[in-house]
Amino acid sequence: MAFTNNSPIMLRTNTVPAASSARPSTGPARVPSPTFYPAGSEIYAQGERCEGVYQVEFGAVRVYRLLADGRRQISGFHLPGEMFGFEADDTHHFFAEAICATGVTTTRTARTVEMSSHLLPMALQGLVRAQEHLLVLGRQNAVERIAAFLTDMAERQGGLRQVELPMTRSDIGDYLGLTIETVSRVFSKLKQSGVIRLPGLRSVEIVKWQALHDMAA
Amino acid sequence: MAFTNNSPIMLRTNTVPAASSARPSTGPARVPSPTFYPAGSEIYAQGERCEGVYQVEFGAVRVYRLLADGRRQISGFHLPGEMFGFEADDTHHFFAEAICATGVTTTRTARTVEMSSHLLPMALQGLVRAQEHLLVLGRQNAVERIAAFLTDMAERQGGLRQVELPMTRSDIGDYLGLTIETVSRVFSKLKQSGVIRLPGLRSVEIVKWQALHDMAA
DNA sequence: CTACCGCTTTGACGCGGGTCAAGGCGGCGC
DNA sequence: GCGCCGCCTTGACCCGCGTCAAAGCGGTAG
Repeated sequence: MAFTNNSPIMLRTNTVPAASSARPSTGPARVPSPTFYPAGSEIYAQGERCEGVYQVEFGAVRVYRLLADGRRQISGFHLPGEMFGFEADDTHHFFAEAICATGVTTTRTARTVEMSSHLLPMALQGLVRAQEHLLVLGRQNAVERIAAFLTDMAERQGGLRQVELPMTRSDIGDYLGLTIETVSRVFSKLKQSGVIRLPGLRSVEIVKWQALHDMAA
Repeated sequence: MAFTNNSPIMLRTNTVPAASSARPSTGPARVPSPTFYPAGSEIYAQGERCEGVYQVEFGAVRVYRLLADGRRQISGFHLPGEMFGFEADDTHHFFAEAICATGVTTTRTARTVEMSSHLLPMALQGLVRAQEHLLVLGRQNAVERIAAFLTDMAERQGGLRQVELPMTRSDIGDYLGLTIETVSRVFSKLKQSGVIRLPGLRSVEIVKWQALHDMAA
């Protein structure tokens, strides 16, 4: 367990992990290796060897898969405090990128029994989250998808009316199975119906919480 | 651990678990409680207390969620040997039903550390499966979805050309985010283009494996 | 054998959201 | 301050899939 700051291997195009701040570990008395990733940089790629699991310190991460023709599906966004990078075997099946300037700590998963008991609850939560997202992608229309997305983001940011969205419209579209134009149109519709306000491009104020929640169906 | 055959609680409309064959445990030296569920009967319901995890002995299971207006999303089918019923807390977030006559063994998950190490790999596999299904629902068209479904079912049945589908067209539609009519039309199209044959309603023969695999993109 | 019933197939039509195209706008570098 | 460039918005059009409707078909009960 003498690994301190094992920089990501197999760097690709825009991967530029920089020096990390060497501050003390958070939570359990393990030795995290905090690494800084600039906006748009790759944290890991599909096919790479999986070295452990990750936790977001600050910033935001998108995890996604690509089809051969470039279609992209973002399986999840990860905000500070959340973990990502779980895999069934020792290979990454997805890509992970920093959405904005992001700090990430890596925990090597030596497959010990005790480690499992820590990881299982996180993995199960991720499983339930993914399965609930299946309902959104399989059976909800554009307005319901956006409403569910905004509700979810708001709750994960402490339930405030003001929600900061680190990701672009394109990211949101690729998460919800919509095009960028449809995302934009739904935002506009919600705005002009008074359900939300858009103080900035990456900022949403939820005016009618109940209405939004009801739309999410 | 003196529970032998704890029959499912909170029976609903068509739930009729019958007597189970009291045959010896399979696999690990735990004490499974094999239970028989007739076609269409409920194994558990959303909101019920979660007692453990389940393994299919024979038959097939569908796990799904419902929206208030009746729209249904099947998050997964489970075939013999596969486990299901993982939850993040002690409450079921989904419904599970036997598709056909099905035998299920229940394993109570006392939250021991050693149990975690057995469960984690299964949970992780389920997570990766769900995330891959997100790509299908979010970004693939009807033909690609059906092709991916048939490929997956074939591989899970040992990679044979002949695939038995225990579920109805309606189930397939609710799994793939399509209507029953679209499912039927795509089956017909694949049949008349010579990619598959349909020896029976619930039986598919894959004639051009490579073509089908390529369609799944 | 026959009749019924639920599942499936097939066709006609409409609509939600994708595609294509043309600006608007805001942030950053110079 | 100014201009550029990438992201966002908005409009017009179109198409894949959903909706609605009407037969087929197969399996089961009697």
